[in-house]
Amino acid sequence: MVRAPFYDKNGVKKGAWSRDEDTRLSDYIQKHGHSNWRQLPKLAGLLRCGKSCRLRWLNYLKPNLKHGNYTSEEEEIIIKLHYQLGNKWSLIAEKLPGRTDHEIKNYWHSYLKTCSKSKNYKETISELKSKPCDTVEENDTQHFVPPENPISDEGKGFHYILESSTITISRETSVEDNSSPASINCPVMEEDNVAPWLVFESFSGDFWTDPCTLDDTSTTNEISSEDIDFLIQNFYDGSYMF
DNA sequence: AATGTACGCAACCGCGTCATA
DNA sequence: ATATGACGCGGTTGCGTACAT
Repeated sequence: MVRAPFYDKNGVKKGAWSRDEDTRLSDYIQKHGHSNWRQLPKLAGLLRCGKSCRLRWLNYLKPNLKHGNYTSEEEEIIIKLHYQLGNKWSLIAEKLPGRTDHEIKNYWHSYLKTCSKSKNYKETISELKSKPCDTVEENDTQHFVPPENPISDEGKGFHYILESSTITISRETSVEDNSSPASINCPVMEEDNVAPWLVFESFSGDFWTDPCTLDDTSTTNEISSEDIDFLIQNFYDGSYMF
């Protein structure tokens, strides 16, 4: 299930941890703490890098960690927080005692696979496709689900990201910058891999997150409350989730 | 029973952020 | 103000197991 142990060219061990290594690491940290991860493996008598030790401790050896089955409450919290925060796994983990960002991230990726295959998901995608975003250039036309509470970008508009792509909705009515045109940028979405909602974040400018900016704009800032209700209803009615 | 495929867990990697010299 | 090192986070990958054919 895990990578087979091996040594890199510097003699640093990689791959699965043995029981003996776990014991050494736990014993050392419980006695001395972990004030310096870089020095820790040397001091603990491990042939690992500090990064690897840190990961092992935080995700598996640290006391009071929960592993395995998620309760329905935990699932609900994860879904809601992901909806609000995006892929901020560490922030989500803060709200789930005993769970780590790493585990939650894994859970979410599994969850995405499940929900992307669900009948309801596909029906919703189909519905979305019947509501094209008509200002987008051909080939770039895709559809999105606006979060219930999009984050305002200092009055300039709102940002949405579909996993690795960005949607920007600017408002002509912006107080600070009412000269900028309203625009919507609809990214390509791989519907089998990505949940069609979420994740707000400022535009970072690289290939994957570059929005396809549009000049024309008269229709772009009009996402009706009915649309939002429709989308949220379809994604949060619970019938497809678990 | 053998083989192929999908899933899930655990580890690694790259990069951003922060502290310090 | 800048350079450097350490840490932390998020994304990706490897591989064992479970399930399907």
